[in-house]
Amino acid sequence: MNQKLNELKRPGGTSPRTARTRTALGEALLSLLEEQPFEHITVKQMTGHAGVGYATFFRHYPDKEALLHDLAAHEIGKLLAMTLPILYTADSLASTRALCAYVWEHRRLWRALLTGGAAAILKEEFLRKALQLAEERPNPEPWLPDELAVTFAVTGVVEILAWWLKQSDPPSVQQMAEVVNRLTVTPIFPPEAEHS
Amino acid sequence: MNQKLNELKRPGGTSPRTARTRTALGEALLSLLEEQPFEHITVKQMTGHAGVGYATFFRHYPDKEALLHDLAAHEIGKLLAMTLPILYTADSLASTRALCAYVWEHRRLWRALLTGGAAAILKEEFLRKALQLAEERPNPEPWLPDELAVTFAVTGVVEILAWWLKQSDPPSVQQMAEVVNRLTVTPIFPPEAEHS
Amino acid sequence: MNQKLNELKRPGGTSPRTARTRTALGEALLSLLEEQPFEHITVKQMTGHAGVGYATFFRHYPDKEALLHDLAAHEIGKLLAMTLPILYTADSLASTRALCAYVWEHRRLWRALLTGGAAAILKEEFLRKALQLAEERPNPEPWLPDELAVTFAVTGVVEILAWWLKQSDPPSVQQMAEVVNRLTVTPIFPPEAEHS
Amino acid sequence: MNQKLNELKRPGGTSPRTARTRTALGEALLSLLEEQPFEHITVKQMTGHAGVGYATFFRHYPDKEALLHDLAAHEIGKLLAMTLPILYTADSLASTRALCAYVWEHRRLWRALLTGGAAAILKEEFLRKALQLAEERPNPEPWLPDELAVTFAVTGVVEILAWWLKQSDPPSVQQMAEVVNRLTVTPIFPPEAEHS
DNA sequence: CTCTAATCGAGACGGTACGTCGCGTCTTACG
DNA sequence: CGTAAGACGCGACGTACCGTCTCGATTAGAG
Repeated sequence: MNQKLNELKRPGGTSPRTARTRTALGEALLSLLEEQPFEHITVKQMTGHAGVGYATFFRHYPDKEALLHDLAAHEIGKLLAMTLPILYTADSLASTRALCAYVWEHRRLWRALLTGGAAAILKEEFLRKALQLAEERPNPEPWLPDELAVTFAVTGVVEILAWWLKQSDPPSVQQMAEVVNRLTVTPIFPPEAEHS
Repeated sequence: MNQKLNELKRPGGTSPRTARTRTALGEALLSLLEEQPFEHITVKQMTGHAGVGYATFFRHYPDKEALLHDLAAHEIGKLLAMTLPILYTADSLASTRALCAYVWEHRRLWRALLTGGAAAILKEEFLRKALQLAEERPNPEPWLPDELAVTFAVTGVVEILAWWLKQSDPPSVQQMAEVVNRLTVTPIFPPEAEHS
Repeated sequence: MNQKLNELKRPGGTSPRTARTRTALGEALLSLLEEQPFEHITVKQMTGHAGVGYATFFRHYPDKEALLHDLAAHEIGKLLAMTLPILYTADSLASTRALCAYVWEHRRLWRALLTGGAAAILKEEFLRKALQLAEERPNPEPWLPDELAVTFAVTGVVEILAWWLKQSDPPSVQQMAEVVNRLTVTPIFPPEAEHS
Repeated sequence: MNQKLNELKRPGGTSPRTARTRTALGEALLSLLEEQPFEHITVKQMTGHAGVGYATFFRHYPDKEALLHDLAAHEIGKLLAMTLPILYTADSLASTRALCAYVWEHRRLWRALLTGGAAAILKEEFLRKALQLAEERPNPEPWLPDELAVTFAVTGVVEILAWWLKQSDPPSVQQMAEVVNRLTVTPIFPPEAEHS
C-alpha cells in the first residue's frame, strides 16, 4: 500500500519551542548518564525527565543514539574549538594541557560522556572530526598509516580521560597532560630534535 | 516462604552432551559475529544456528554477554599462553611479533572478536587478565599509574589489531608488530639504553 | 532503590480505541470457547483472533482468567438484571422460568461459558454476586447455613444449565425451569403452604 | 521418520518396587495438595517429595492428572464400598450419615481432594462410577433425566462436602448428613409416603 | 489581537526480544 | 544392563522497550 506514510517531519525550525525541547532532552540524557550506563537509559526516562511527551522525542531524533551523537558532536566541537588553536601555534604539551584543563573544568559533563557506556559513540564522533583534520595535516611517518594513527590517538586520549575521570583521587591536570602527551602524542609525532 | 523454587540449575556436568551444546553455541556466536555486530545478534539466532532449543541457551549462560565473555576468556587465554613466555624471556619486539603472528594466523576468529561490536567485552576480559599479570610485575615509571598503563596498553593493542583486521589490504605481521611496539610498548616501558 | 519503574499502566481511559480492543478480546475469547476448553486457549490465540498485538492483551488484563472474570461478571450482571425483579415479586417458578428463558435465548454465549471449562470461574463470579444478595435476604432455615445454601444453589443451577446446554436434544425451557425449581429452590426455600 | 519411538513401557507388573514408587508418588501428591492447589503442583515437586527421579514419574503416569485420577478412583472406590451397602439396605439418611462419617474420619485426605483445585477431577471420577451404578437402578421420575439426576447429585454432594471440610468450625456429621439428604437425595428420590 | 498551522502531551498499539517456567522426551553415567 | 539424574526441545507466559499512530490542547507568528 503506502509504504512510507511516516515521513515524520522533523521540526527543523529554530522556533524557541523546538530549541527548548531539544535542550531539555539533552540535559535529561546527561543527567541520567550520571546515574546509569547509556544502554540502560530508555526514551521514556529521558522524556519523563525532560518533561516532554514520549512521542515528542522521535519528532526530534530517530534514536537515543542520535541524541547522543548530537550531544557528542556539540561538546567535541566546543572542546576542539578551545584546544585546536593551541595545537597549531604552540608545542604539543601546551595543547594537551589545554585539553585536560578544559575537560577538568567540565568534568561532570565529560565524566557522563566518557564513563557511562557512551564512550563508544563519543569516540566515533571524535574520530570523525579528527579524521577530517588529519586530511589537512598528513602525518609524515612512513611506518604508521594515517588512519591508524588518528584512530589510535583518539582512542588513547579517550581512554586516558575516561580513566582519569573515574578515579576517586585523580591526578592533577598537569600530570594528566604529561601522560597524554607521552602516551599518545610523542609516539606518533616524535619530537624533531631529540639530541639536544 | 520458599523464595527460590526454580533454581534454574546451570548444567555443570562435563557430560558430552553439555560440552556439545556449549561448543555449538560458541561456534554459532562466532559465525554470526562475522556477519553482524554483537548487539544485533539475538539469542534465537544463536540457538537456531547451533541447532539447540531457545531455552537451552539460558541453561548455560545467563545472557549472550556471558557467552561472549567465556569465548573471550578462552581465546585470550590461548593467546597469552602463546605470547607470554616470549615476553618474559626476550625483547619486546619479538613478543609483539609473536602476538601479531598468532592473531594473523587466526585472523578469522579475531576479526569476529575485534570488529563486530564485541571488542568492548573482549577488552574487558583482556584487561582483567592483564591486570592480574601487572600485579606481579609492577611498572616502575612514577609518572604513570599502573592501572592506567595497563588499561592504555590493552586498549591500544586491541584498537590496533582491530584496525589491522578491518583493512582490505592489511600490512604485514612484521609491520604491525613494529607499530604495536612503538605505540604501546615503548611509551610505557622506555628502552633503557637510548644513547648508544 | 526504585522498586517499580515499569508500572505497566492498564489503559483505563474509555477512549473508543480501548473499548474496541477490549470488546474484540472478549469476543475472541467467546468464539474460541466454542471450540476448545478454556485452559487450552492461549493468549496468542485470543490476540490473533481479535486482530490485536500479543502484548496488548496484558495492557488490559493481567491474565486470561481476568478477561474471563470480566466477561462472566458482565454477563451474570445482565442475567440477574433480567431475573432478579421477578424473583422479588413473583413465585419462584416464574423466576426460574425467566432465568432459563434468558439463558436459552443466549444459549450460544452461555454454552461457551458453561461447558468450556470456564464454568469454574463463572461459578465463582456468580457466587460472589449471589452472596452479596444473600446478605440482604438471610435464609431462615436453621439446619442450613446461609453460605452453604447459596453455594449449593449456585452450583446446582450452573450444573443443571451446563447439562442442559450440552444436550443434543435438550428439554424445553419450561421443563428445565421445573427441574431447577425442584432441585435447587424448593429444597432450600420449602414452600410454606403445601396443603392447599 | 520414526513416529513412535516412545512406547514408554508402563511398568504394569506388581513388583514391589513399582508399587512402592506409585505409593510414594500418591502420597507426595496428597501431601502437596494440603499446601497448594493442584494446578500449581509440578511434577518435579512430586518426584522430589517422593524421593524419586523426575523421569520415573512418566514411567508410571502420562500426566499428573493421571495420578490424580488414579488416586481419586481408588479413594472413591473405598468410599462407595463403605456406603453403598447401606444405600441398598437401609433408608437414605442412614446412607448419607455413613458417607459423611467416612469422609469425616478421613477428613485430611478428603480435604486435600475436595478443596485443593482437584475437586473437578475427583467429581469426574465420581460421576463415572455413579453413572455406572445408575444404569442398574434407573430413576423413575419422569421429569428428571437420569443423567442429569446423577450429575446433580454428585455435584451437590461434592460441593457440600467441600464446603464442610473448608469450615473452621464445621457442623457435626449428623447435621451434614441431614443437609446432604435434604439437598440432594430427597429432591431426586422423593419419599414415597409423606402423609402418614 | 486574532487566526491558522506547527508543535506538543498523552498514551494506546504492533512488534520483537527477553528471560522464565513446566512438561514430556532422551541421553548418559553409574550401580 | 537397567535406572536415576538431569539435559534438552518445545511452547506459553509475562515484561520491557521501541517506534508509530492517533487524538486534542497549546502555542507562535503571520496577518
